[in-house]
Amino acid sequence: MKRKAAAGTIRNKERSKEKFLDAVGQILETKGYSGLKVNDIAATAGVDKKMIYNYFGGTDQLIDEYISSLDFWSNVDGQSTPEITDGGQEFSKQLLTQQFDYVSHNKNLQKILLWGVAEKRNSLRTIADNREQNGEQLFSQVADPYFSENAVQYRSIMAILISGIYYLNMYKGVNAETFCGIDLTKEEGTQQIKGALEKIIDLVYENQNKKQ
Amino acid sequence: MKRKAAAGTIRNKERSKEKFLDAVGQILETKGYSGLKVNDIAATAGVDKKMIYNYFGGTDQLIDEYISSLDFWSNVDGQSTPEITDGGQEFSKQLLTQQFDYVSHNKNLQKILLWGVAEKRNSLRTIADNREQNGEQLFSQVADPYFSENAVQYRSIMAILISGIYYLNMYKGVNAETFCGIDLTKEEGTQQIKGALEKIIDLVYENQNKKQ
DNA sequence: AAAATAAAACACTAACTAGTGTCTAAAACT
DNA sequence: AGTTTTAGACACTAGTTAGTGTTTTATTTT
Repeated sequence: MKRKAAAGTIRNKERSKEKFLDAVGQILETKGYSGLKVNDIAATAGVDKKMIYNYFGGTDQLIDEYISSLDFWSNVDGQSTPEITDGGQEFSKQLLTQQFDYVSHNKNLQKILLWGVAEKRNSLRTIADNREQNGEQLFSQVADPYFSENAVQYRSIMAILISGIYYLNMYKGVNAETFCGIDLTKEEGTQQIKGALEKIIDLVYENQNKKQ
Repeated sequence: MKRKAAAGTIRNKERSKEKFLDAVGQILETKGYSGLKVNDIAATAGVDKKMIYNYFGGTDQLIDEYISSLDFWSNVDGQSTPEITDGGQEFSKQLLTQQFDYVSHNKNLQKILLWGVAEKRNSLRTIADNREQNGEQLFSQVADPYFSENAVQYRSIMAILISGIYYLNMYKGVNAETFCGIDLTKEEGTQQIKGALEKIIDLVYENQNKKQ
């Protein structure tokens, strides 16, 4: 006979699992991925570490479950695209500036991005794959048709710009504040970066328009 | 009475110090900064770890001395700039593509760049400061005068492009091969990225030329 | 050649790490 | 109400880590 899981006010499996997942997020945000030790996670959650092994099988599985629960790229989907008549020019600019703000304000995402270039891990690969899949929608549906034989060039340019957004946000405030003389910790600096992103897109589309 | 340091074929302080510094570089390249443990460094060097404390004062000082010994940015100086008549257009393109190749082939630099966004450390800050100083020469001497009121925009664009170069090279081969559909592990992909960098510079200069 | 000095080997401690076995008591079932 | 099950507390082991004290011995000095 199957038995319900304990859900009392003192002993509650689901609540404890949540506590562990929350603890992972909290430690990740404050100490980064290298701070994710079993003992610390258990202490932060306020639940015995034994439960990590019982519920998840181990620290790695807990961490993977945490990572899988994140959904960073769903906000960047090609479906929420209204009428596009400019080949995606405005959409591209919005995507980049929104990505900048999003990464800039999401410390957790910054840590995950860092983790993603620091360590091999299946769940991190999945995150990268999801980003690629979401992006592919945008490229194949909007940009590729417009840029036709220059489609790969547009993709390359977007790769550089998005990578730049990632790096600049990981970079700021760790061992420096400025990059190429731009103070990334100041509102003025971030505005200039966002302006530059938009400028590059404008130039790229202008250049493409001329050819048509 | 002062005494010469031991310089025999078996006991040799300077040679051992070199061995330690070499070991740090070797471990950094293969395992990254998180692999820099005293015991491993000593084992790799083939010298007792006690000597790390005797010679350098500790692991941190050894690592700092290693980092300080690096000179990544000397290859990018504004002095080696010949006659510039195009406002630095060709120079900018060369700088970016050369930086791409340099970072791409220098695994050690990639690890240092990663380290620089992962941990606060004085010697890493010095590296960042040096890069900023070297870049400042280029900007103030070549680009700022040419771009005049758009000087900050040029700097912002360069910040994004260089950051993009850094990130893409840290990114490739860890948890993914492609970014925006560009395969960064293939020669074709890197050529496309370099081409895109040059294209952006061309567009930026073209745009500036029109205004003058 | 003998004495002095410093390079380096070896052994040890203490702190922290991941993971597990045992026991208790709260919650669910009969 | 009594029994069963399992959430959770506690204690323990084993491995890894940084750092140090002691001893040996190669090299330099006298």
